[in-house]
Amino acid sequence: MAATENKSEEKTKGPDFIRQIINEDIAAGKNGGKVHTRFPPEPNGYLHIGHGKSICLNFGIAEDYNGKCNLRFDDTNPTKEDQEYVDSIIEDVNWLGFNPEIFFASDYFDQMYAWALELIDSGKAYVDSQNAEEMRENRGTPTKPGVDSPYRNRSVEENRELFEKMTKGEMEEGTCILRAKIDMAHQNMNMRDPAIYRIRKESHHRTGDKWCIYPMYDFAHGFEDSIEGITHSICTLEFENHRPLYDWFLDNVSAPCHPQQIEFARLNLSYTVMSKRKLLELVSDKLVSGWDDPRMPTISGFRRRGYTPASIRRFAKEIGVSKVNSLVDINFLQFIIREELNVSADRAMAVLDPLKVTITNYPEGQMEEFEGENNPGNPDAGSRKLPFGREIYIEKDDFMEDAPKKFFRLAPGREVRLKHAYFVTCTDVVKDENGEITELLCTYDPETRGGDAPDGRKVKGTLHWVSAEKGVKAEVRVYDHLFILEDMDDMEEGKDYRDYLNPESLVVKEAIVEPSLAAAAAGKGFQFLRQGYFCTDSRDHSPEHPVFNRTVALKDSWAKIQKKG
RNA sequence: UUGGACGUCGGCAAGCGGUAAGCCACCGGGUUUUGAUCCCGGCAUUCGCAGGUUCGAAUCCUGCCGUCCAAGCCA
Repeated sequence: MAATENKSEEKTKGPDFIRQIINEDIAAGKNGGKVHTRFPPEPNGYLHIGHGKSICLNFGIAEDYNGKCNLRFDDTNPTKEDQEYVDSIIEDVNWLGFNPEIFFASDYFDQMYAWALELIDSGKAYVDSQNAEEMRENRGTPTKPGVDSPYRNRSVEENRELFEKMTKGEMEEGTCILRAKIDMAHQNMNMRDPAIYRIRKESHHRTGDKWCIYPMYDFAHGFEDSIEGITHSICTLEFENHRPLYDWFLDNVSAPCHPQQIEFARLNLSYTVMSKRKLLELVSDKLVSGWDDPRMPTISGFRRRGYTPASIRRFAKEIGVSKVNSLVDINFLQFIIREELNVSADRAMAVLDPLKVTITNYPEGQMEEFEGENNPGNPDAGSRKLPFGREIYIEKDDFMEDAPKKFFRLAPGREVRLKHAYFVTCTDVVKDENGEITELLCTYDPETRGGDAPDGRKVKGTLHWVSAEKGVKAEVRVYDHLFILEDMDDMEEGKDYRDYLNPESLVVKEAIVEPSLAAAAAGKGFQFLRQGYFCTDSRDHSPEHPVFNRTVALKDSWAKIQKKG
């Protein structure tokens, strides 16, 4: 369960407000000093990075306090849930580095049913025969009190009889519902006789057709926590208004214990959406390739994008926990993975937009090999062979015909270094009939073999390159943000979030990569980290499909430099 | 004329009555066979606003202002 292999996960902050509450509880001797949390997703979608935050929080607390954290599926609504989702959730939680004991709310249906009966018997629950519209009308509004249902004062006997009929499937969906009898005029709308059990004649992914009534979240959740002996039930801010209800149910039934609900702000990330509804739409409308599309903010999407479990964990830790609604810059997440990959990823060269270069004074037919270190910061990473010949490819953006002084790369008459190889000077530019540059002619200096000039002369730029003869063609996918809008709350009136999809979120390129990448290019894919964003996706993170760090900055950097002046 | 929660740098976020941590971003300078990395330096006289209490307030009090949540038989 430990998730501490990343050295950068050291503590930099004091205890967050949740840990402060827990510290006080422990000091006060609450729960016998025990700490027990839980992560309770509904299996109606894949986990996203927001869940990741919650997972790291809950499991992190359990670790810190030598307690436990359960993974519990809150499967109380069969209409939206599916086994595929429970499988993916377990996979993602495990991938993040946690191997918890697994529980299902549906395993508690018998107990919850018994508690519902308890409420009926004590006159605190009744079967309402109003339909949904009537209930809504009679609930009132935040500023107007509700009106008691005409069925509110049915006898215990009648309620038991009706509830039994509901249970046996003798009532139709929507015709009646079990409600808690609290206060229809309560300022908190959640306390206006909330629904407890509704009829759903649908097969449940785990209990099958055993039940045709299912408990509502507010009724079920505290009981699930109580049954598992949870001490601190951590959830998101939108449940704040539900806490009185959470407490009410536990107080009015013979529950084993009364956990404390604590709310924190959910995660919002710039340039993406986090709602399960929208993510599901993107998937079912085929706007992305699936829940694990590398552009998705899902755990599985980030996995394919090349993020590591440690990077997600560190991100969760760095952003902290508070009750402030916030929007975290996705750049922050990218910074974290860049920092990690910078030390761990092997370097490689690839040309995404090739421009042919012929070295005119290099003997035709001759090939030689250079040794390229895999990671400049880590000698143990070893090296690989780089074939070099008369014809090579460089990046189109690494050449400029009318280059300003500040442009340090190749231009007519200018000399640059080919990384690990030689100094070359551009002598001619070959163009086609449309004036498009098709090829560069250069000369090389044999004295600079390996990349250093014996006479001590310096060059401003170092270019990456790939041998034209030995280079390997590879399809490279360049990913960018899914949406062009930084903050989805800034959507214009009348627009849909889909109107802001980024048409360039995926660009496929026919690239040329160095031979050492041949296996990866021919196989399931490989990956580049290019100054902050990623190219290509890897289906998995096995050694056969390593993550590579791109060798040099491309046009973004130049554009950036220009912008700065 | 509802109830609840929240407002500290461009973005996260410490701080809990003793005189504004840290990280990202950004801006300078140095090193560099990735314009990357790395290294040095800068970056809130001020904590939504206005009063009050106090020797002393981001921290306590009062009043405003702003944002979010709440009218599912979703979670």
